[in-house]
Amino acid sequence: MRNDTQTDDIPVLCASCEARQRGICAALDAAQLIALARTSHRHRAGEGEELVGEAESIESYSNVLSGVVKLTKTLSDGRQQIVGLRFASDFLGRPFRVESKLNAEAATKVSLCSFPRGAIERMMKEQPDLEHRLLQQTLKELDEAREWMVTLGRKTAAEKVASFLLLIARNIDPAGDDGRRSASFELPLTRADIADFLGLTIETVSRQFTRLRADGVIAIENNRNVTVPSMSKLAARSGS
Amino acid sequence: MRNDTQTDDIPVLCASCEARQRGICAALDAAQLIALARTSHRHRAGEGEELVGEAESIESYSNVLSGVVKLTKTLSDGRQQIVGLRFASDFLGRPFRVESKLNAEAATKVSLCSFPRGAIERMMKEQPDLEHRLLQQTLKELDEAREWMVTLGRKTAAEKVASFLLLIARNIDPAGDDGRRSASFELPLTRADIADFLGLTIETVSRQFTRLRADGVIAIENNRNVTVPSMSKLAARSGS
DNA sequence: CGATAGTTTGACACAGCTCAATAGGCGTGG
DNA sequence: CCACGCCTATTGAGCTGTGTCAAACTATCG
Repeated sequence: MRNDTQTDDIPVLCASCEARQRGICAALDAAQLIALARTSHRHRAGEGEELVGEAESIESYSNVLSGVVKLTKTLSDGRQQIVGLRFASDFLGRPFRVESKLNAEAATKVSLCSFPRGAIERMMKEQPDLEHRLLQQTLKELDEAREWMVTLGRKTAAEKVASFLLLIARNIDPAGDDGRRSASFELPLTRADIADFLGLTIETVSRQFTRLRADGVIAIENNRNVTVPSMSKLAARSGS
Repeated sequence: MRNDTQTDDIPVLCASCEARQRGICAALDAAQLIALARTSHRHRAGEGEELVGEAESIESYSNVLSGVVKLTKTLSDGRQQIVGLRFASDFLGRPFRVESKLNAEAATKVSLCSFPRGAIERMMKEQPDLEHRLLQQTLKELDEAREWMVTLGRKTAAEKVASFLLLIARNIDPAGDDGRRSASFELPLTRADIADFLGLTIETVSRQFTRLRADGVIAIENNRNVTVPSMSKLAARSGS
């Protein structure tokens, strides 16, 4: 059982798949990939579509292939908080738990590769590397969650919005790993979503955008297309 | 390689250890426990003592045996946020990373059982169950972090303080798994710590305590000893 | 019993919220 | 292609919860 990351002998679908490169499927060898591909299927979801309901039983896991998925939690009186965003190649699902305690919803058009719960858990037993990969991803999520806790608990509205733009720029901008001076991307979230992510109101988010624009830190076209001429200028506003 | 959780043949130190029951050591068999115990050592730390520095290299992992450890992150201008608390039997450390991105500090007097980085990682390879256990613990931490993100982002000061008291009551109160009507415990954190955990100021925390006391939801003696006559009354104030 | 660190309380300021009105984008149908 | 209506975003005015600053109080420990 070698662990080749070559492209020969693997399912056609997987060959060009980001999850195969950077996601959990990178832990699988050709034979396992073929086995998994048999039970998996690709599908799409539109903006606002619910993927996993709160307190719903989890029957399948997915890889996000494109688009952005938001993970939300809701208080009994309706207040909502986005507790995480999943981008291309990210894994979606809460292993070893029948109940989901959060809601997963497509923030944009999304394409997914889903497989039944059992398939992954079976494969995990015969390929410890897969569990290792899952642990890595979970640790990454935990790091991100803690980073965001600082943003939620200790940053000002202005810093929150800047931090958000940085996060998106780093995850969405087509140009690969950063170090770039400028960036340009389409916002995957509405103002309401951004507010729920930052623990603010729509109005406050909007005002901060306006200010960033007035100060020349960002430019916005059609409410969604953001250009950041200088990433470091933006970073300087993020508190950190 | 059986996975016995019996008490025979295991190191004396481990026999009565909470980590053996509920922590990661539960994944180890007698032989492994003996091997690990050879390189591990128990030690104590006083209130306020730094256990792992931010951006410090990680040379060892620990189990918390008693007391409370706070995990903090600090912004460049000194603003601080507590991103997690570790209680008895919790694992302390960030696997597979040389650098820690957070600071671990004893909130109370603490006793720990520490082992060198290498020992665990070696054992993880020969005992997949250990990695599984670690994944479980990490997932639990992630769930808690996300729960807290809602608290930080969407709850009022009053709800935050109530949520905090609930969290402590559930983790500290000697009486085991809850369902209890009342609780009584010693606060492991100072007002300043509580403020850093809740994203508030000391003064606001204090005012909320005063109000809870005035309303008979809690009683406080000597600033630290809290009694909650009715847990459900407290829960009703936590927002959730 | 005084010193020190932690906590409470008070008065006031301000960041961010609420409510309300306006403006802009976009799809539909004439 | 324009006109309409809907939905989202922006802007404004005023309010309020939480932060700030300062002073008084209280435990704890030498």
